[in-house]
Amino acid sequence: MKLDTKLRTHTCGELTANDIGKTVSLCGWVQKARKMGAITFIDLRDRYGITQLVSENDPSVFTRETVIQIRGHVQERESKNKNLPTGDIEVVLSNDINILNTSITPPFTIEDETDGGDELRMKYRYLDLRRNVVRKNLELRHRLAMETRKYLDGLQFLEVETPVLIKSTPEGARDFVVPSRIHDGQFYALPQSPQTFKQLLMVSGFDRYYQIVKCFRDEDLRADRQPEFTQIDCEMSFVEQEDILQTFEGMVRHLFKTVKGIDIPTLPRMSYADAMKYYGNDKPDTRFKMKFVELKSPLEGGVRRTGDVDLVSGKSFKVFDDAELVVGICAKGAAEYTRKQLDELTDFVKRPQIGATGLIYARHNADGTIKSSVDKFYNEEELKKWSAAFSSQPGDLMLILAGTADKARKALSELRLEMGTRLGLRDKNKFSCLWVIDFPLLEWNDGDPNLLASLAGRWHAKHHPFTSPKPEDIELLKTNPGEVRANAYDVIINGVEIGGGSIRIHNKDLQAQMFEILGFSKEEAQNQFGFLMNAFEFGAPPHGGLALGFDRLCSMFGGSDSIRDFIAFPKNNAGRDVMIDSPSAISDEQLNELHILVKESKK
RNA sequence: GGUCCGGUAGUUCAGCUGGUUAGAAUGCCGCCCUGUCACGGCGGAGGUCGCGGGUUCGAGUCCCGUCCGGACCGCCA
Repeated sequence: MKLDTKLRTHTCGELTANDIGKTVSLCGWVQKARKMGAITFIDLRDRYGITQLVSENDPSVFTRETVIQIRGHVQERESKNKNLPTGDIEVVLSNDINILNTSITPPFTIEDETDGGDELRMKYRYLDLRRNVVRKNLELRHRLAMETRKYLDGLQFLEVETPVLIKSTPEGARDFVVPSRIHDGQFYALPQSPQTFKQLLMVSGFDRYYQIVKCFRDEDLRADRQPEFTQIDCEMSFVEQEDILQTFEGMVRHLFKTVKGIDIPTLPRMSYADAMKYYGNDKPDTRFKMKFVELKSPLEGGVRRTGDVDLVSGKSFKVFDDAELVVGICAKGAAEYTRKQLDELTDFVKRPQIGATGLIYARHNADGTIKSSVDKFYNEEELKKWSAAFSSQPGDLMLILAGTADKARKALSELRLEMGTRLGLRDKNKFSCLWVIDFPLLEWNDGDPNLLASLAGRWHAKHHPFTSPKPEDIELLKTNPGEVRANAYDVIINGVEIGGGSIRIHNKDLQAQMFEILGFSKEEAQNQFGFLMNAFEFGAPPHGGLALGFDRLCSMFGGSDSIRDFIAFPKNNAGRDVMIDSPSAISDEQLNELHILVKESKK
């Protein structure tokens, strides 16, 4: 690291005992000045570190965040600071102090443990970025991008840029749109992903493509969702699902190895069906087990299949008798939970966001007896059967929910994560990765009254409309579309969906059939995706790929739940940039040019 | 579209069932201090309690509305 310039000979993180006696020039920001009578110690900070300066000059120029350039000689410190890489030395200032710029008092302290709240730090993001913590997050992001490029470049992937001003399509998330000035009444859309373009690149013979690329979705935000976000977008030709899984688990392992220094095992694979049955969720957090145990399995078409159980019906407990599914988890060592803690858990599952009507528990006491909240209905012998199903040990707590299969699984999934957190099983420094595979191709939108009538009662693509069905399931497309499995897969790390992809359809007729099932008329399909289907007629190779959420990957590697601290200039909860104050109104002149009429009340 | 939490000094927060002049820490300013590095000591300035309305003898505190921030549900192929 040599940054010799006219203004500085060294950075503030560079000087050590080896440099004692040298005359140096440094540039940086005044972190803090400590006046001790006639002498003053100044911490000078830049991106690389902090170097202590000693001065006998007037200390009043060294106010916080002033930018200075100094000249001085390096000497050994009388009292060393072991917490600082440069702690063995200090720079004695001559009279060459050049004030490059002054600073008013910053609104919060530029320190690791800042006194600034989120809102303020966002408004003054450029100051927040001076802090080590945030800067390190962006350095981590850089490392991940570099290692991604190295890995993919080593496998002959080409990085190709695709356009940002494209065309709006109805499937999927809402599009951000950009009005066209030249074409009155017409709009570009920003890409939700470069999906169709990367498929066209495959038709062009590019074979192995990737791009670290901005994508845009006009949906509500979360801690892990921004309206503009970055994907590692990849596509390969002449591959089957197995090739993609191996290529990209190789990439995930490469990133863990080179960036975190962690060897992770090859990624285990779990079917979507198993993920739902045992974790109630298509993105299970597998850092801990606590798998679902069914006490009463749902009937399939009124039939009980092999392996299904019912340990609860016929004992006059109406909640269980009426339930489609009775399912629970066994929390190791939680039998000592107090009434208050159990009430908290009950309140947790009854929150409107989760929506369970109640929580049944059974304690496996240290003395081997089992005590449940439904002892009125179930005797010791029956509870022993439950215990056997859960493989519970003395000291464990069984938590049981009942209801329709979908709701009970969803609620128990939330409860499982909550118990994982409470029992300390979700260590941010441990990583558990897996593939979830064999997703269903289609989902039935069963006419939710909150949705528009025109959308009700339709199939829609679980992944996206270009996803290929498994060849052995293609016949089912005509008879039982809901049973068709896709050649689609997700990468899950610690319960977070880091990425996903699929083998694509490359046959025009199959693609046309998909659009038909999804409710597109021939004309609509041709209008919106004709370019793709036309391309498929010119020798489209079999292809597939995936995209990884780069921001989420960064926050996962950084041990944070929020992606905002891994984006230099993120948007807030409501999609606003509070620093530049966007979105904002535009002038009537601009609106006129764009042929846009804004409601008077909104101006 | 909905649910929950928050908004008090530059900043982070405390402020009880409504009751005298709204506090602390930190930051800022001044003075003292030659080995500090979370420096220390003494002193000082700093508040429309987000905004609007209501209840009350009296509102930072209770009620209604609204704005802002955060988390979540819906949504995110």
